[in-house]
Amino acid sequence: MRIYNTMTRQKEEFVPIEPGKVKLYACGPTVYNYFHIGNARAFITFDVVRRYLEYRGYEVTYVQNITDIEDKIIAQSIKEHIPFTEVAEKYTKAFLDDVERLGTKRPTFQPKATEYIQHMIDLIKEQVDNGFAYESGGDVYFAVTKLPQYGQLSGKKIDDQKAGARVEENENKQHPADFTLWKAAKPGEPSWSSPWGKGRPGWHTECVVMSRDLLGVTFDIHGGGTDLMFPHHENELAQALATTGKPLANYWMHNGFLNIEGEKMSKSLNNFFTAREILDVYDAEAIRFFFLSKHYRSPIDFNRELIEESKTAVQNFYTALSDLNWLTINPEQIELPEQLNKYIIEFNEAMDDDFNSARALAILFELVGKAKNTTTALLERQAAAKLMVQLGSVLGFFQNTEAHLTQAIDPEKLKLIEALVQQRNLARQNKDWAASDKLRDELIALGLEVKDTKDGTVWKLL
RNA sequence: GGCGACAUAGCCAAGCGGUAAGGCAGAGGUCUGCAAAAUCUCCAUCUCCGGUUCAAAUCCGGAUGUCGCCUCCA
Repeated sequence: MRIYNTMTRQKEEFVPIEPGKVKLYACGPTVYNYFHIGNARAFITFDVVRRYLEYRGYEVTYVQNITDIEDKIIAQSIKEHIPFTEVAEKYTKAFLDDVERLGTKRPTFQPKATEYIQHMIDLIKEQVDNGFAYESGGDVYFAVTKLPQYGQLSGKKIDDQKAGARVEENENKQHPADFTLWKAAKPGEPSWSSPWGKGRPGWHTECVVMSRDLLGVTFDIHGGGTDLMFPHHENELAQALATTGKPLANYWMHNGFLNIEGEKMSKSLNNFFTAREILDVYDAEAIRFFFLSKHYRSPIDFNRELIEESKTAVQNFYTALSDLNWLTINPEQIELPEQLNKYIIEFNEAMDDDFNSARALAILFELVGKAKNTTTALLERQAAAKLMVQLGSVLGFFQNTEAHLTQAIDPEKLKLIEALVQQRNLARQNKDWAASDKLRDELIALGLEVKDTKDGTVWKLL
């Protein structure tokens, strides 16, 4: 299995620290608002990474942090006139709800920043003691110039930054690129006691202490959105190096950004969509398909037509299952013939190559074709469907097949439909095609698909 | 100013030196009373210009274009 490692800018053979086990950390949300469709991409990306590693037989420990104390949360608490803890609770719950609707598997651990305050203070203290951090005006900063490797991950040199980039002006800092480890509390702000007075930890410290606590000093994979590479991940790495001298993680994975109709998503452009808004309109698997149809590292452009296309594409899976009356079958009794092995091999090859989900989806469609092919034996079709479900599940599809295949239809409508079908059958028997066609139009107007097969008329909701 | 990514059919998208996967949309044949579904068939030489090579979408150089990061951000 090969993974593109941001640290080395190339695909590398994946070798876990401990054979058979993978320790994975991916940055979770700051719970100050509902998360947006771009966040959803990151969650789905690492959900698939995790699922695939498990499918490949690894025991995966997956940690996703929840940042429940941060400047934006404080700002939101002022805006909503409620304590910051209520803001955090409200949006943590929303996060967990939405992420479940997206169909992501619950991480092994979802630690909260506020549960790790003491750990963070300890880590900051360690850095001060080691001479990598300094206290200034109640704040504590990390001195980037003390760490020669600083910039290693993002490929940035401290001195290059000064030329054109805007760097926050702060008299307390020794160097403009120094970042905050501990922030002194202003009156009224939530705070914790520390050797440097009352304040709160900076964001970059929490991932270091949580990962160390739950995964160990160096773990296997650290993931997140590409924008987190700098400064967030760079600053995490710096703190790990400053305290242990060892790298934080062996592989760094970064998912690409999502744009909205070619433009960066932002509130000012009024093209900002929360995941729950999208989930209210589109099926979670259509959204998943949309993301997985492109490689996770590429930028992706979100627009309605593409989601519609994805929706149609996913329907193919379920049409195949529906045609086979999948819910009446016990898949365990279907044996996979050897001819299907090549699809498994191709699927694994695709996913082994830095999680090439777009290629993996193509294999699913080859299986759809086999499952739908009415010119072949039923058992062959069922076997293809079984494999499609198996491999699709690795990508997070088919989590709720029953709901997708069961048509919720209200009894009144059902009666009407059945009556119309009955009338139409009569008309067809009498070869009254005009009446038959008219009745079919009525059925189609009800949102149905109508097929006349050898065994009679079949209909289903679209 | 620094760093980086990308450019493949109407749209989305794989491909990473050996002659263009897949999805959506579209066209035609079979089947059907007609449809639908199914099935068969068709639909690109890879932004441009040079170079390396027996061979390039794939490597190198250049041009053009698009996008991202350097500031909170998935």
